[in-house]
Amino acid sequence: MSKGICLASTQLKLSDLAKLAGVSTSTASRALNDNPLIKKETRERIQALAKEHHFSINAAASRLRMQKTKVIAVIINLEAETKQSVDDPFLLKVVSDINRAVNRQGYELLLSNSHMAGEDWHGYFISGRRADGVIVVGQGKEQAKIELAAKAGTPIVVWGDPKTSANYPIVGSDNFVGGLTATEHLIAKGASKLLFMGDPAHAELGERYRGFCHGVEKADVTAKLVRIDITSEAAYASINTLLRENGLTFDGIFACSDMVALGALKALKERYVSVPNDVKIIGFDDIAMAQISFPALTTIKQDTHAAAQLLVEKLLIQLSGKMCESQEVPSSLLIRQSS
Amino acid sequence: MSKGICLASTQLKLSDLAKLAGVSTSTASRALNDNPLIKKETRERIQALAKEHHFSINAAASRLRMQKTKVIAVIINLEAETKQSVDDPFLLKVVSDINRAVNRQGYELLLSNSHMAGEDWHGYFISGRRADGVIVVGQGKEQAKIELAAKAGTPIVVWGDPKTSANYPIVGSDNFVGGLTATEHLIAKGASKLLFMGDPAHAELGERYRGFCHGVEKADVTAKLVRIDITSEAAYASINTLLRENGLTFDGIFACSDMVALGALKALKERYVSVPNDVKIIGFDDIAMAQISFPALTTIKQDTHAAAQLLVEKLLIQLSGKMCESQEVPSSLLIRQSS
DNA sequence: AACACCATTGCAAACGTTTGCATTAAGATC
DNA sequence: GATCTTAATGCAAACGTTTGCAATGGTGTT
Repeated sequence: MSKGICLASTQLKLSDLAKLAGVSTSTASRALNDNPLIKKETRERIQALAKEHHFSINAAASRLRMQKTKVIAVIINLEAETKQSVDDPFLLKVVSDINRAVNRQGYELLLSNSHMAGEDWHGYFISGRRADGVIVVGQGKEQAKIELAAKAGTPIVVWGDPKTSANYPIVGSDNFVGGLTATEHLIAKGASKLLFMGDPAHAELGERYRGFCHGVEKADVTAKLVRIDITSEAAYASINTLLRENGLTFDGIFACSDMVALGALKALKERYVSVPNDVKIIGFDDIAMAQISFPALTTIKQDTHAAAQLLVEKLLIQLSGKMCESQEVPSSLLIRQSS
Repeated sequence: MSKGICLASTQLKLSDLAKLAGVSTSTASRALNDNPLIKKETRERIQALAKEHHFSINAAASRLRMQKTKVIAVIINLEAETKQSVDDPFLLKVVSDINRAVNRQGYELLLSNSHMAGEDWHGYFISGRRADGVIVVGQGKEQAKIELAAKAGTPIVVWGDPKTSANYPIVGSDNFVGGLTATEHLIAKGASKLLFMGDPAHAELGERYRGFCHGVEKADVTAKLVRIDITSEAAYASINTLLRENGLTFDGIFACSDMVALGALKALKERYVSVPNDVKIIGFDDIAMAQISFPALTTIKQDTHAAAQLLVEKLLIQLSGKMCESQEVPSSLLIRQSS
């Protein structure tokens, strides 16, 4: 037999690298971590050697020793009752922004969902040393699980309605103000028979509805709540029914999300109701589609970028042992053609 | 000072649990892993005890010992040149489907992007024991990095164009067939002056364009390539320019993605070009928005669900040491109102 | 009664880091 | 020249699992 060529040579470990450099393992370790205890030139020599040999530290071993993972878990928390899915463009945008913010802080992102993580989030993620902290996207109805995790000492932050009182910090838009602004805008544009489409039982939407009601009260307009699941399909179906059964009894729609708005918009256009002439419509979120729809959708933009940054910062604060509080991030009115 | 109450008692470890159960650590370990070496009733007793005390195994230690992580890394591979962002609804849908498929196999999902992972994917993920394998979403132009990782022995699978020959398996839609089908559909509907919107330099889109050309050749129609970045903004701008400068010189558009199609659609509607009467338009992907647009967008649906399943399966095959090959997943024509 | 066998459990090593402490060498101070 | 200080490095323990092997006790066979 000829001598086999060792293609994928056995994994280099720190002690091997140290041997190569002619130093002890501890020196190598410190050198790679840029510990000033080690002479600068030694450090650089070892770092160069590591690059050359494509060495990388074994994260499992490091985590075991350090008792921390440098990982943040993100849980997409969907409620079982709603048809809102993980595919919801807005949720995914939030996740994507969180991903960036997490990386910027030198952490990695473990993507999870309420199904995979099971009941005991603290046990699974924290005790299980899979992550140092948890970000929950979507307050949902599962607040019991969140509360439990927080009580068990999980560093945790939630995207949701900041007004909700809880034993964990919540970051989210100023939904009340957003709802009010949207309503005032519709009214300013001349709408006087308003519809709110969405489900106020959901915390964030409840606040938007409160803002809506407040705006309605201040003006001389009528208002109606169309309680639907927050999907475009539900909105489409519901507007269709409304038009078929009652005719056009409204001239302004505040949709609780852009997806809902777009579903409604489609139904209106199919029935030749002119937007914005006959009906003005405003959404919430500012997803990518909002500006591509025709007419382009007026909406309340949620600043997910800033929010993601905030979520991560607050989590890091907790990781350093300190407490922190819920916080609202300002939303803004984006006027386009639909109003 | 009163005696403080120990709220979060120090982390329970396996040996503690074993002591509680009156067995050795090894027995406890085997019991939790349902090892039949251990008597059934002992196993159940220990498992119950673990539940009761909210015990969970330390993943870091386990990974160190086992030399495997039960984690799959997903890299969103965006090209620097394009403005296509991580927010692209289609990419996110793919990730979301992969997430589900990964979980179904009992793995966790580490979300990453080409920036965070750096140059040396093998070093970072595999040698670094952060993941057992890698799924790359988006073939991109960064094929060098992928190839390098594969060569280094990284278990890896790529979402992209399966026709590309590579040293790693690629899963993706039958883009040629999809492109051909789309084109034939446009022609069947009476279009005879066709536009292809997209950038054929991108592997997947190149195949779609080849399908397009093939369809065009077989029929008596004219065709033009509109080479644009694959964003709705670019499509919108490009159709606007086209109409302004040349007038309506086409009656059928094959957009390389739904986002592109929707951008084009908006420009057409703004200039009162009737869809589908004056211009028929078909997209690719079938993102959520396709059915909500007005008119609803005819498109080639990519079966991301099946593809995700396949990606994960192929990765697991590699993890078990076997080789596997690229594979196409069938796409399907979804006829809606835009054609 | 001696032996082999099986079912069940325990012992101890190993996985690859990081870090408190000890050690060394060299220069500074008296 | 003896002692102290400082800079640089090495030793060895610990992090919490998993698993090959040894050990135990009981049952069945000859």
